[in-house]
Amino acid sequence: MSTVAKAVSLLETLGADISELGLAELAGRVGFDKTTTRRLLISLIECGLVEQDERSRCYRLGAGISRLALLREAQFPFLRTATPTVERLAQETGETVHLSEYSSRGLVSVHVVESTKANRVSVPVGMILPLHATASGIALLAFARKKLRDAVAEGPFPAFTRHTVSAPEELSKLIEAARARGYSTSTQGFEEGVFSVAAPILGVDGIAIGALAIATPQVRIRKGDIERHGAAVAAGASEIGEHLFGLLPSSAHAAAQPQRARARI
Amino acid sequence: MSTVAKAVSLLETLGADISELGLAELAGRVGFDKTTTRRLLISLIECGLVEQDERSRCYRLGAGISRLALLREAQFPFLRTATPTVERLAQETGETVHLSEYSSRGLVSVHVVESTKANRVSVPVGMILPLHATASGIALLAFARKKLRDAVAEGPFPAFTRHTVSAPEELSKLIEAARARGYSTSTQGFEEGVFSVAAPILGVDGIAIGALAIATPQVRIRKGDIERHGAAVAAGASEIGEHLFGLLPSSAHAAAQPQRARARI
DNA sequence: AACCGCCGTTGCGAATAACGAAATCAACAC
DNA sequence: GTGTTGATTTCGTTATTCGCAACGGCGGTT
Repeated sequence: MSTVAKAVSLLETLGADISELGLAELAGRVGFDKTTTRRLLISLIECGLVEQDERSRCYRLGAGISRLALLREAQFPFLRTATPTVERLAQETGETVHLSEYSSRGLVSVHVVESTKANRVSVPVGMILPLHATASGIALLAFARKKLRDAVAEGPFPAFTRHTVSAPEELSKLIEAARARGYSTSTQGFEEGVFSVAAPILGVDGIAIGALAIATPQVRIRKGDIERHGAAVAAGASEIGEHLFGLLPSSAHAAAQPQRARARI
Repeated sequence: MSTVAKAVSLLETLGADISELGLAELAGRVGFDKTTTRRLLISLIECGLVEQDERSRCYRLGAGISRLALLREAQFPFLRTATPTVERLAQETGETVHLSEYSSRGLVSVHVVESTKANRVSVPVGMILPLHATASGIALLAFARKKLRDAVAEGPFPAFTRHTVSAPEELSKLIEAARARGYSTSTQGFEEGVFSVAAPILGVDGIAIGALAIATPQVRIRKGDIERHGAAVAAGASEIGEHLFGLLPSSAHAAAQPQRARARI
């Protein structure tokens, strides 16, 4: 295990837990020696990525993390660009809408607007969504590089509910359907009683870089809701893609949305 | 130099530059061997903190960075809490308002609302502000631990303009004045022609964790503006502090703002 | 006031991860 | 085809990191 991987797993652990952590607790969770843990923490503190409470000696994520994220957002304004669309969709549908971005580690949920209804779906920001078990994941896979699809098809299929996809054929069927319709669906694949619809956000080369999804309690689904929500996320997702890539290089051809046609699948 | 420090300096470099960077360029900038740089990058990619463009082979900050920042924000909602106050102040004053948070590496600018006027001060988000040369830095120092003040008083005083503070006595005088008034001022200390007013945002123990500032072109300053802006940032900053720490432990005593009285200086 | 527990600190032999020169490979221009 | 630039791989050496164990210190407890 490389040193940076160790350092990052410390950061992950600090991010995962709600409360601040002491040295021993932290070392125990990540499975490193106390000395090693502390040496890494000191390095991270010097870089500003971790802070230590002077009084309780507990560790937490530092402002350097936020700084790096802000610098990234300045270069690639995914959140700033997508947020208005997410809010609007939440307003229009009255349901929970969430936005996710793909990274090598998985599909991370980056923005969520929860429904105002009492019975609603809640998605924590920063959560990593399994590709095979969520509508967002299926939408992403439908417009991903073949390499990634194959990797997921091979891999294990951790079951989150009794309805989670568990075979490559089943997965591939969902993916094909999503590609044909432009949006994906998932019924209780990740959480009991939750129904989701998602559409991919496409990058310049037609490869999905994220997903936009609507999640509702299954009991609330009425006839026509699926198609209506599907059309909404598809429109929202391509709107986000156009804003993202239309503005940066040349905003002239934004309306033509030529990306989708060029998708290498 | 520790391995994690190297990895972080890679992240910093990727964040600093506008355009994406190739391996050779990146290795040159950080001063590591090409092989070393690449090995670190691969580790970072596996952790999701860096992404590589498939086509151009260029590297950029990854979604994992944003994810960690979102997890941090969930634990300690500094931005979410402070943003409304910043926006309101910008509205009320018509000038550029910016918010910064302290970390071991310095005072980082985390949110900025620029004035709508043509002649205005611009502050890039993610920038690190020098403690001795900015109003925000002085405000922070006035309510910082003695250790930090001493460290800054000793250290070098990089000059950004002809007016930058350059002696410990001068600095200490500014700090004393800021502590007495509750807000600090800086005249062209960091940038020619810019005048700033700032107030500290205090943590539970009365130690400053950040600052709120108004920055205006010096030529626009009229009689009474300084006092007016000073009162505004002081009120805004303590409002932010109360919201941040009033909500978490017990919101009952928020109005009493007992933190300021307990300041250990 | 004495105790206990936990955190931080130090030293050192062993392990291993990082290092960097050089060779290979890929893409592109001419 | 050939030359150039830059990314990637290989491998022996080196230096860093690892982790055990023991010590010192602060805070909270009894």
